[in-house]
Amino acid sequence: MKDIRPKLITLLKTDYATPQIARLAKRITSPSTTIHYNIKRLEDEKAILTYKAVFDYKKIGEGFCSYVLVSLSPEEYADPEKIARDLAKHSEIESVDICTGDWEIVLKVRTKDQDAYYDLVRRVLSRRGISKTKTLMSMKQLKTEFVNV
Amino acid sequence: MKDIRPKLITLLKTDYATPQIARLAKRITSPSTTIHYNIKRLEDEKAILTYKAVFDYKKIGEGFCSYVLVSLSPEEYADPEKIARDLAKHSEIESVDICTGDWEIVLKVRTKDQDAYYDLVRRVLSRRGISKTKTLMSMKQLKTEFVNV
DNA sequence: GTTAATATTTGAATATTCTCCAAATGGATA
DNA sequence: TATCCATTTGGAGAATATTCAAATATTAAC
Repeated sequence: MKDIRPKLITLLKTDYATPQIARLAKRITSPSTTIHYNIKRLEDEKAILTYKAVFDYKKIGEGFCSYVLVSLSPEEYADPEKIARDLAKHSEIESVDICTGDWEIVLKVRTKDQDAYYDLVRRVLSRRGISKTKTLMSMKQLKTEFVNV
Repeated sequence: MKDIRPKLITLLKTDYATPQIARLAKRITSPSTTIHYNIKRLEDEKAILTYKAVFDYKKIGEGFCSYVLVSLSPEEYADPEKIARDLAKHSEIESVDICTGDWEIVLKVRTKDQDAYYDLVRRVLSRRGISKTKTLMSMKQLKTEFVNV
């Protein structure tokens, strides 16, 4: 008997959920077909990208969260997107933004613990093109993905 | 006829979605009752907090995204959580973390445009207890909430 | 303003999916 | 091996999503 929950968590992190049309219909007091029509519209015009679960990350072994400010070396200024796309591939990285100011890229990262974070920094963030990083370690999370926790 | 889509967006931002058990069952090739049992377990132990939609925020009038590093005045160091909880109440604020280092609180904020952001800073971030803020404006978002965009 | 074209709302019927239950299986312990 | 508890599974019923066609509302054209 093998535990399928890690697999479920992986899938639900970005997908495999769907809107509750009947519940929305009750909440807004419109016929569910109207809700259905309007949601399909949002999906068709790609205003809604996906439906997913939000986790208590401590309980799924991703309790260590930090923001990483990344500074690029001058030769990368022209195309920060290349490095940013590379970073976005990693499942531990929740968000990737290309920003203005002293730091060209801002990451939000979730790992099991500080060791796993250190490992990620070595594997992923110590590379040509990245000249400097600054880590802001989250000690307590009050809200994430618009959800109060 | 009044547009219900803003209301749908608000509700789907934090809730009103549900897992697709049948689709997960196909993907993992287990009976859907097994999937159901395991997901209920994750929900019961509150590893899963909610199911929600992820949006193309530009398309729902929240195209301006920035990270705000907040520095507290010394008298607030003892209890940053009070201010943080206050900040978390605002619907424009996607995440709130209490962090180590030079900046005690890190926010991720989404507004319609720079004007709306400026307005939020004035209304919410110009207050006793907050001594300084630094804004990192996102020019391009590559990944958010684990979803590549 | 009136008409025509298009978009949205809605109810009814069907298709699909979820959920409950009870039985079977698996794993752990003594 | 026997016992206990957790997990898996199939079947049945309940709930929900989806399709379709008709009605209504909105917009555009004249």
